[in-house]
Amino acid sequence: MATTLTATKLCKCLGDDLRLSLVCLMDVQREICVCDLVDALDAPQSTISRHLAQLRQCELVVARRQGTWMHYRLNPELPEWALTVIETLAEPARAQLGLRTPAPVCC
Amino acid sequence: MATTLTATKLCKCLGDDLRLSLVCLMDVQREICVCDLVDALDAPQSTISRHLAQLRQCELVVARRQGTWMHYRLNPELPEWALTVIETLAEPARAQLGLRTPAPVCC
DNA sequence: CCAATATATCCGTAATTCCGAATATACGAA
DNA sequence: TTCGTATATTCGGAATTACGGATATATTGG
Repeated sequence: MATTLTATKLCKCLGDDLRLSLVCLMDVQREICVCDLVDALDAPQSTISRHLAQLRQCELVVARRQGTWMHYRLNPELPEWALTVIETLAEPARAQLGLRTPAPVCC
Repeated sequence: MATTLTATKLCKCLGDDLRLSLVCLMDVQREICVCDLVDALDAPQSTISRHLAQLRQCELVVARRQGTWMHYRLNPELPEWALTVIETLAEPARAQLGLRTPAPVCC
């Protein structure tokens, strides 16, 4: 059930520490797989997966399966404005959330 | 209790149709008073006021009293990135929310 | 001081969102 | 087929947020 991305929806997605972290990580790494995300954010796998599902449903991110792994990245067809918002938030978010760019562990 | 504006907090504020509308209206009109906001968004006054309080507490907006009226506007000391986000969202938000620039009624 | 207007806050309730353990599913390898 | 790994989904309960009528507060004018 793909719904259009609205400004409100985008903000709702980004208005949560965990989801914002996910999006930030995907913004630096072009692609990142779930295990790395779980590892980087150390939250239970089910929690990460649930939030990823939400981001997917808002069409903020897309997933690519490679064997057992799922690789996530920002939706390349994101509207201009959405991408601008994400890029603008990336830095302050990184600072706020204490994100260090994680070295790819698996894959 | 003034707290610092974080990326997450900004997004939480903007992740609600009514609050996003309020912010958009303040983005075009330099200043706008509560009665105009109530009028433009037709929601109960208590609802508008509650959301305004939330925006104030996040330091997204500031209020100036003039007699019985309260004039709201975007906090002029907003960090660069926050302002950029707001300006970037303004157009798509306006479209999404069906906001027409309201003619000042009172004041 | 009193009335009227504009706005803010309270408060009980409804709605939404979030959590994480448990479970299900998908895939590759043996 | 069966096992092991990676990921997704389910589900019940906790926590947060939203709502709006009622009420409180602030200010101006008389």
